[in-house]
Amino acid sequence: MSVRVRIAPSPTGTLHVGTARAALYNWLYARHTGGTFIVRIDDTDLARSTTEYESNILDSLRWLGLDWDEGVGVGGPHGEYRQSTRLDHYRQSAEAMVTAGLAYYDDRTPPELDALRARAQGEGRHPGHYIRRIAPPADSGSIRYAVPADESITFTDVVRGEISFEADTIDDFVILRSDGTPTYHLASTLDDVDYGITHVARGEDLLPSTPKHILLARALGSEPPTYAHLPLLFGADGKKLSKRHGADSVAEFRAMGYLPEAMVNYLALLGWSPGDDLTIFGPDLAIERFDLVDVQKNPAIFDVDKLTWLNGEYIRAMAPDDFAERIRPLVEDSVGCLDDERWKTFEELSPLVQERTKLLPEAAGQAMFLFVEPLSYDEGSWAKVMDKKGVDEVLDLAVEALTDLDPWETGSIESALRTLPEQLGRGAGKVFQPIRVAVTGSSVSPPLFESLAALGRSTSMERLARARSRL
RNA sequence: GGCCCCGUCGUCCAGCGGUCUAGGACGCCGGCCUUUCAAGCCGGUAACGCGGGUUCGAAUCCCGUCGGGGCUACCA
Repeated sequence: MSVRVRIAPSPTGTLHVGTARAALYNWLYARHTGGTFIVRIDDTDLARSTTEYESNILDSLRWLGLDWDEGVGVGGPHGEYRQSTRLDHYRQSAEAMVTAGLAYYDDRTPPELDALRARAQGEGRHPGHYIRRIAPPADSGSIRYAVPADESITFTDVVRGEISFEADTIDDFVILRSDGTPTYHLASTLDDVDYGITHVARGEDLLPSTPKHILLARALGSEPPTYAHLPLLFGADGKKLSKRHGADSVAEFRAMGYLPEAMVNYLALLGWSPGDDLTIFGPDLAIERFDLVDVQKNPAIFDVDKLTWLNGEYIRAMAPDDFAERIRPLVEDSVGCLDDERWKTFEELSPLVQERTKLLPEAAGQAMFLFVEPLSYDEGSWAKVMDKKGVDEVLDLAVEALTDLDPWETGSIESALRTLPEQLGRGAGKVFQPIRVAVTGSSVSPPLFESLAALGRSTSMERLARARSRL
C-alpha cells in the first residue's frame, strides 16, 4: 500500500515552526517513499478560523518548498480538503454511531460547563476537573463517544515504540458539539479514514489523544493508521515554543530575512540527522535518507543562533547576482527610488557585503551608505587613544591624500592612504577607523578602500569634509 | 492529583553491548589573518541525571529513583 500522509493545520494562527517541522517530516517521508503528501485545513473551530490565517499557512508552506500532491487548491478526489465543507458528513457519522450504540447524546449545556470550569479554575484546578464527574443527562445536545470499559488500547508508535493506555482512564469524549460541528477527534479521524491516510506523523502533544482516535477509527470500520509522534519544540526556557520566546512562526522568520533553504535545513536537523556528521544539506539528500523511525524521541530547543549561522552559510553560498537581486528591494524600500546607475555602485561592493551578512536586512544596512548621507556616526572605537584633535588630523590628511588622486579606484586609494599610519605614528586600525565612520557613518562596513571607490570621488570628499565638524 | 512521554556537552545531532580516554555542529574562550565587522584557519571549554541489576564487558539492555515535559475542554 502506498504511503499517504498529511499535514492538517488549523487556521487559527500563523504557521508555527513546530507545525512546519511536522509538515517537513511528512513531506520528506512522502517523497522518500514515493507516497502522497496532503494538506488539509482543519477548520472545525469556526469561531477562531480565518481565511487570512489559512493563506498565511499555505504561503509559508509554499515558501518552504513543501509542495503538496492533494489538498487545498490542488484538487484530488476529496473536494476542498477543508473540514468546514464536510460538516454534514461528520454529523451524520456521529449520529450513526449513536444508532449503533457506540455514542450517546449528552445535554449538559455550555453555561453549566462554564460554571464548572470557573469553579475549577477558582480552586486552582484544571478546567476539566469537575466536568467528567457529572453523570451525563439524557436529552439532545452534544454527542459523546462511549469509551468501552476494561480495555487496553495498545499501538506501536514509529518513533516511540509500543504504547498502551487503559480505557478506564479515558473519559467519554465529545465528538459532536451541541452546535452540530464536530470536534477535532471526530473530524480528524474520519478524514484520515476517508482520505486513506496510512501514517499520521504529528506533535507529541496529541499522544494522549491517540487512543481516542484509534477507538474512533475502529468504530468507523477502519484499521487505524500508523502513528509517529514527533517531539515537541521548546523555547530556551524548556517550555513549548510560543510567542513569548520571540518569533515562533515561519512568516516571522521570513520577514526577518531568513532564507527558506536555511529554515528547511535547520528544521530537518531538529529531531533528525542524515548521518555522517552532515550539518548542511539540501532537500534532495534529506529525501534520500529520511525515515520516521530515525526521528529523535526527546524534545528539541529551538536555537535561533544556530539557525542564523546556517542562514549565513546559505547566503554566502548564493550566486552573487542572486544575492544582489535579493538585496535590491530591501534597499529600495528604505531609500525610495533607485535608478540603475546608482545600483551599479552597489553591485561592485555586493560580493564584499555578501561575505559578511547572516540576515538579508543586515546587508541592506551595510549598503545604505552608498545611497544616503550618514544621519549619525558610530561611537568611535578610537576614542580611548585619540582625541578630537587627532581625528581631525586624520581626516585632514586623508582629504589631502585623496584630493588630486587619479585614477579613483581601489588600488590607488589604498596606496594613497597607506602612508597615513606611518605619518601619524599610529596603528593602521586606529587611523582607518575614523575615515570609515566619516564616510559610512558606521564602524561596520565593507572594506574601506573598496567602499571609497564605489562611493565615488565627489561624494567621498564631501563626506570627509562634512564629518570634520561632526565627528 | 491522574494518565502518558522523555533524559549524551549550555544547545542541536552521532552513538544501537566491546573500536568511547564518547564524535560532529552552533555557542562560548583563546590564537592566526587583518583597515572595522564578518568570513576563513588553528586550538580550547564542555555531556552519558542518580542508584541498583543483567553481562567477561553498558552511554548502549532491565528495574527503580530523581528531574523535565505533554495531556487531562463542546481548542486543535
